[in-house]
Amino acid sequence: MVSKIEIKYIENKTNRRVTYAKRQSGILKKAKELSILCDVQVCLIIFSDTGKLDEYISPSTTMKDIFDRYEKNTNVDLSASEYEIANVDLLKELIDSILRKGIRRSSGQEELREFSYGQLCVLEEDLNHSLASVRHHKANREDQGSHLNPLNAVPSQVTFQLQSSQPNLHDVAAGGEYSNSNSLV
Amino acid sequence: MVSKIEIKYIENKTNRRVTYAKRQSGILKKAKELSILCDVQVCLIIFSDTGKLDEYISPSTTMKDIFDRYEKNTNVDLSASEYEIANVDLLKELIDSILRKGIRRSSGQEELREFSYGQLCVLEEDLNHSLASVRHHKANREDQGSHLNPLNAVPSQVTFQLQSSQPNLHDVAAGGEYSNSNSLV
DNA sequence: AACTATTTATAAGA
DNA sequence: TTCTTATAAATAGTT
Repeated sequence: MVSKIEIKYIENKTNRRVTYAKRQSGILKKAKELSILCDVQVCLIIFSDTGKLDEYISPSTTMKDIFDRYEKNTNVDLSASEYEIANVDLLKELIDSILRKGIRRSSGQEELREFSYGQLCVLEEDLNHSLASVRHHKANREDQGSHLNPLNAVPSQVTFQLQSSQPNLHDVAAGGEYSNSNSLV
Repeated sequence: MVSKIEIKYIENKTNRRVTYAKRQSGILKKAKELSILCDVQVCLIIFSDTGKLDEYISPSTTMKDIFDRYEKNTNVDLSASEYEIANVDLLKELIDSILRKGIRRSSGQEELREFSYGQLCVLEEDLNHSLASVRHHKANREDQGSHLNPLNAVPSQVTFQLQSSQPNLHDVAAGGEYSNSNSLV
């Protein structure tokens, strides 16, 4: 009644589904047993052809721990996930939105979306200055040794200041004299 | 000769190692068979108690794909390390700060803001990103010619200034007022 | 979904 | 360790 089957794709959909159901439960059981018997961390993830996710993970750990350990063991960088990229994009959108609002508020113009080439040059220069400034501050912090634990570092006094607008950017930039305004991008 | 064993931790080290070796190869084989028979994506990761990593992954996919799909299916964020989560929080704080400052700008009120070393790191990173972004746009604009939108897009500056109460750190800040260098935050 | 004849996995002994 | 082998467990085909 039972024949030895060849390990190859099961074309028949019904048979394949039945086999999947049986073997899926079998391997999940095996994973669980192995984890208990030998006290090892097991992570088993299966995406069935219907897109369903079946998984087993040792109760002593978390999926995040498994992935972190996996990264450390293999030097494979898994961190740049679509999810994370989406998060970064969202933050960028937010910053863009803030910027646009700021621009509208100070210029009175609606729906400004584009910077001219000259304006971009100015922005680039501003960013360079800002970067230098931040690095300067960072360097000073490092002198104080607080870089050992960056997120708990002793804050120093830094003014975060939003100033009102300068004259038209393109005017200033066009004049080549633009050297004293700060622009947020 | 063979007894049914209870599924519980095997105290005896030798027995445990032998059992691990046998069952590890067994479950890896099962994973492979399941993957082939049913054409499903399987990811099996085992960290043995010696710290060794045993794994199987379906040839039709990659660990990163599995990782991404898992995140999408479960809404569990695996990519963010504690540090990255902290960074995202800092970015959110910064955005909040920008918004608050933007609101207060018109009243001319300026509020001292403290930045930790970690926050400065985030700023630096963001500025680098912004700089890259601006340069990217500049490059595109060069392709199209710089005259494309010179006059009707006239954003004025949403101006941020990074100051420090420590006079030596920053010439601009030393004046207490906005002067000749551009600092973007 | 339940059954059962086989194959497969594996625990314990050599 | 590795090999053997008796037995337990998994499962393919059937109902």
